[in-house]
Amino acid sequence: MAKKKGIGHNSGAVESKRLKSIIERIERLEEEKKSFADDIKQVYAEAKGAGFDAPTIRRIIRLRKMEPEKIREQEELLDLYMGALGMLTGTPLANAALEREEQK
Amino acid sequence: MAKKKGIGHNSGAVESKRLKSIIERIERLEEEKKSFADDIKQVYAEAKGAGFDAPTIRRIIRLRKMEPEKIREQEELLDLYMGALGMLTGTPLANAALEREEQK
Amino acid sequence: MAKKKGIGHNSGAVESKRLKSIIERIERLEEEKKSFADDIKQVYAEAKGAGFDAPTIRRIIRLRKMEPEKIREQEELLDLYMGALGMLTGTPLANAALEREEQK
Amino acid sequence: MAKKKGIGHNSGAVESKRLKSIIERIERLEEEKKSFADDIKQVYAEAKGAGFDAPTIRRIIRLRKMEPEKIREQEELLDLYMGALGMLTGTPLANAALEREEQK
DNA sequence: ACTGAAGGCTGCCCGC
DNA sequence: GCGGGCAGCCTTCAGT
Repeated sequence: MAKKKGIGHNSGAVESKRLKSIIERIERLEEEKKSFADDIKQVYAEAKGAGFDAPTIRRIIRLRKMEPEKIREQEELLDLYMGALGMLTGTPLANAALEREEQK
Repeated sequence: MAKKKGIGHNSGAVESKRLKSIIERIERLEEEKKSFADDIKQVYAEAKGAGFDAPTIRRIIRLRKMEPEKIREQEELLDLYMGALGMLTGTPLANAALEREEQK
Repeated sequence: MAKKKGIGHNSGAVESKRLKSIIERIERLEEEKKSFADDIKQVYAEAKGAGFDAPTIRRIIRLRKMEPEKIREQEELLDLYMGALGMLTGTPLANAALEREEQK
Repeated sequence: MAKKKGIGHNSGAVESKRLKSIIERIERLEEEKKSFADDIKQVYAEAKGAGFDAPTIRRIIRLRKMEPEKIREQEELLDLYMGALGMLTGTPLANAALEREEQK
């Protein structure tokens, strides 16, 4: 049977209460969530005011969430593909990669 | 002068502390935010389990955030354009709109 | 066996060509895609210039992509839930819905 | 004066044609756009079949779209901030950065 | 079938 | 005040 998505008759009042509760809980939680989102935004604003670069901060936070092993793998794959494409010349990243290869 | 985004020499330690503080605060706040996001997801799951349709719930929450006047305007524009396109036939929304027009 | 994602030794040149081809093809296709995206944006700009409301146009396009039956279902669910929440009063949508209910 | 978004009386037919044209043009363009999106997806599938890592390919394409100078700046800032946070130890990226610093 | 990522769209914010 | 760029939300798709 297909999932009922309507509200069965005779149980209207009950279901209605349930729905109301669900919606109000979500709204409450979204408010809280938004509050933290606003706080975060504020910290970024402060960072910017102090002369820091927001995109870089975001990137660091992303990196800190990842396992070091994962990061390493990704960088290696990137270097490998970049090398295959002849894109490893002149950039710091490139040079570092070239050096690494030489050591192997 | 271009905005400094680097970290001035001789103030390394100070700036470093500041940066560290900023990043840790953001991480803390993001954790909190995620916690609420997870809660929200859970409520949607509960709603689904109870037979409610999540997309419709989302839509209702969106509508409740909007001013009634805004909603009305949007529905009217939609009806107007639909009418101009000859798309107002057979649907409940359409019929209701046609009736409204007649009364004017 | 784990998926190899590196490039096997001794086949470097071949794989390299293959990778290069893949990337260039994607880039070419993305250019084309972007070109159409830009065109679309331009038409919306023109629409706006002619006094039309872009969000409503988007909504109509979305609706035209959907099967009428799907649309009807969604509207019904919305009405049903709104009714359960006591939100069906005073809005055109609401009134139309109420009328529909009465006819059943 | 507020922007008219409705359709002026007495010009209904004309405006209607215009709206219809706009919508149909957008729909046509979106079809084309989707067609290229599908092609792109297919190339990624082929790449995967050949053993390449899609996320890395995406990353390379992103990098190739950016100006080299921009990339360099970003990497430098990242290294700088990472250094300030004491996160530059053990990773290839880190080591390369440390070496660079020493040379200055 | 569901969960997690990628892309597209929308609303916001900054800079012009 | 407007347009462009950026972040969040939502939807779709691949993976399990």
